Amino acid sequence: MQTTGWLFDVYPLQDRMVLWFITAAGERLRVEDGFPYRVYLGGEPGRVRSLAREAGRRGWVKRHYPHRGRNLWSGEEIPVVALELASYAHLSRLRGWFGGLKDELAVFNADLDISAYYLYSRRLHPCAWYDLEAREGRLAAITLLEDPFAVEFALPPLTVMTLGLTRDPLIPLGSGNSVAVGWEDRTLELEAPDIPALIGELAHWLRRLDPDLVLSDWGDEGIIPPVWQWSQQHRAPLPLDREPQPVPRQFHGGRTYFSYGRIVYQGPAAPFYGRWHVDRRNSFYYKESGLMGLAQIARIGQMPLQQAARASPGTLITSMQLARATTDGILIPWRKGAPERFKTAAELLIIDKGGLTFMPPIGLFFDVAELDFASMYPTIMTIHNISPETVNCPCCAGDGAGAVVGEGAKSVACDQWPVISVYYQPKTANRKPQTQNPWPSPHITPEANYRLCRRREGLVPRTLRPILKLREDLKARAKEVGPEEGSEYKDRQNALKWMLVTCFGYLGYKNARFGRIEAHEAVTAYGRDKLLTAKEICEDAGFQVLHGLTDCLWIKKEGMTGGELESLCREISRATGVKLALEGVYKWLAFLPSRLDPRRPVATRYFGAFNDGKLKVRGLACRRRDTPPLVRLAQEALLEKMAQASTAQELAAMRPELEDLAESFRLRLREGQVRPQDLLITRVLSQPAADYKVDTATALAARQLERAGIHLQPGEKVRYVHREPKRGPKELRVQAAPFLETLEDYDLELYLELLERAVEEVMMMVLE
DNA sequence: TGCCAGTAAAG
DNA sequence: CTGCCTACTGGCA
Repeated sequence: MQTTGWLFDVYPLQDRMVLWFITAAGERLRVEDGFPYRVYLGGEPGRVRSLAREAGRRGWVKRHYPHRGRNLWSGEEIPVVALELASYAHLSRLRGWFGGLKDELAVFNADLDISAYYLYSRRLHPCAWYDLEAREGRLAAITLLEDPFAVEFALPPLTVMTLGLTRDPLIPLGSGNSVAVGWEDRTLELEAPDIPALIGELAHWLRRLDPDLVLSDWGDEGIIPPVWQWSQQHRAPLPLDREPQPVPRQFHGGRTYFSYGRIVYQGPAAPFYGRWHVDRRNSFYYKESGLMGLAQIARIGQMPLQQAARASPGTLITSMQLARATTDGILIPWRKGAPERFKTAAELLIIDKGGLTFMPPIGLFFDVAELDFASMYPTIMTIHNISPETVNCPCCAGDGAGAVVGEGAKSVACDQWPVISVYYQPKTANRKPQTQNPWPSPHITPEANYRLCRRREGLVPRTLRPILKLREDLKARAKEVGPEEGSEYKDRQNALKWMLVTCFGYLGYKNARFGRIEAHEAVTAYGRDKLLTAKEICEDAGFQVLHGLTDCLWIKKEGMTGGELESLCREISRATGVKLALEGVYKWLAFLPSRLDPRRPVATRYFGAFNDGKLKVRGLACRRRDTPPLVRLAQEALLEKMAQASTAQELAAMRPELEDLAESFRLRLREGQVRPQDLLITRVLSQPAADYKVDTATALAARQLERAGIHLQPGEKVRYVHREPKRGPKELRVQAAPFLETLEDYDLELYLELLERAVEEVMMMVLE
């Protein structure tokens, strides 16, 4: 049978892959494809062959044969033996066996996700159209019909069913919570106490609607696990999957991990087989960029959509690097064992120089332009060829570039590095001459003088290049079609942004598959260099540089014009190789002082209004998730009002009105005209409730929940209201959500204080 | 009052 | 897919 189909779902089953397509005619088509998982083994040839034979005798390996693959680090082709697994279940046994051997074995491609490995090997992309031929349910031929990096693509029509809880997700299903099922514009509440009836109803609607997509709130943790467990207990069939064969379904518990310096909790996953289950409360990418964003990253990340929905940006970018490597014939080293040791203080010093900061002057400024480098770090990696294997590569070692490289350079540099935060005094006279040659040679990195490969383009640049291109195209397209139709393109480019940001972060992680500290260091060094170059060009053009932060500059000049700014951007883009764009011109912009030392500015707290009336607010109370909604609303209301003013006079004239606004919020608090939800403070639990040494409100709230039988993992959120403080024991100082029905009072003083700080934060910039 | 545990932001 | 730095608050000795 020949047909055109859109690749919808992919998953492994015993020794083969199952693929679901939505055909052009709207049919849901299931086909199987035999795919042997291949592990590659390198080392002493005789020993490798005998190990392969032994694995065959044990029944784990179906066949083995000599093969050649490329070593990531040297770029050279090396002989290996390919082992084809008899069943996917043998993969962990094989790994366990290899792990126990004492040999100097090089094991490759042993820890890849099976679906992703299949997609890489077959060069298939989910959510794309194919010409395919199937015989007796087996895939016979398949041809990709579109460019996975295309700006335009669409989803076929999907049948959608929604699932949700009727009450707070912390209340378990069956202990006061119920399920809400929705389709088209209808919703139905299914009462939980009568369990067989609930399962029956749910099964009925799944069968009747046969949804392609089940879009849930809290489905992964709150709905599917108990519902599935009940269906097993009561032997009541529940067709979560389209897959006719029995599938393994276990709800492995959630994970807590660190990412970008903060603790994150990822709940357990409950994927379906042959249809999509996306829990929008358990999906970073859905929250960030919706279903089109998910489809976008599944396509280019070559990862089944349900996996992509639950993946972090790091997983996605790693998947793209693995896909690139597989396609290029690069062998992927097996990362066995536990994470490595923590970084030493010296290593931290090396990595964490980070972005350059020019400190802003405190106060209110008018007619300020903001210039931002677009995707600065990923662009640097791409144009300078920075990748783990290109830094001080062996292949260019003899080229006599004349630079100090490698181990030596690292130890020299430490004390010589400049202070990263420069207390910058804006100046218009006595400018330094422009840097002539910002780096000694295009192949030698600034500061540390590492040598970059000039023979091979690195894996990271090869991976990033098409993503950067697509993101630029999507941005341009969004601008072209306007805000209405542009939102879909914006969502998609936003999804890509997170992959790009994380790619840089991953270079600095020892434990990342493609990380290397020197590469990370090289990127930030180029970044500092480029920001400095930009500053100097601005000053040469007569601009005053007020503030700079990693990849942004805030500048001003009397009587500056749009054209002048555009040509300034062009010049800097040309000089640095990274596109610098005008973010906008502010009518007014405020840089805030430190709260601890009011004479000192802080780099990351500022707010202002652009010429078009749009606000940009960073670091203020309303941007923090631990600010109660009432306080956030108050600050936002003040800012919205202020955004209407253009001049110092207009702003000053607004003062009485702003005072009234603030007073109205104070009054609401004093008179108790607030809903408990508006007083909720949300915080992330950094450790198990019992481990807290200090009785912070967070710890008290978490313990209160524990007593009610609700156990939160580190990385999960706690929400609570501060109660009247003088009412006896500590346990009563806060009241945790969801138990707010019984809330009798709140700590008026504390909330007034929080409100006052938020008001003061913005009002201090409005002159009397 | 000072120290330090705990938490969050912008890039 | 696994420990940025800096600013700030508040409990506790």
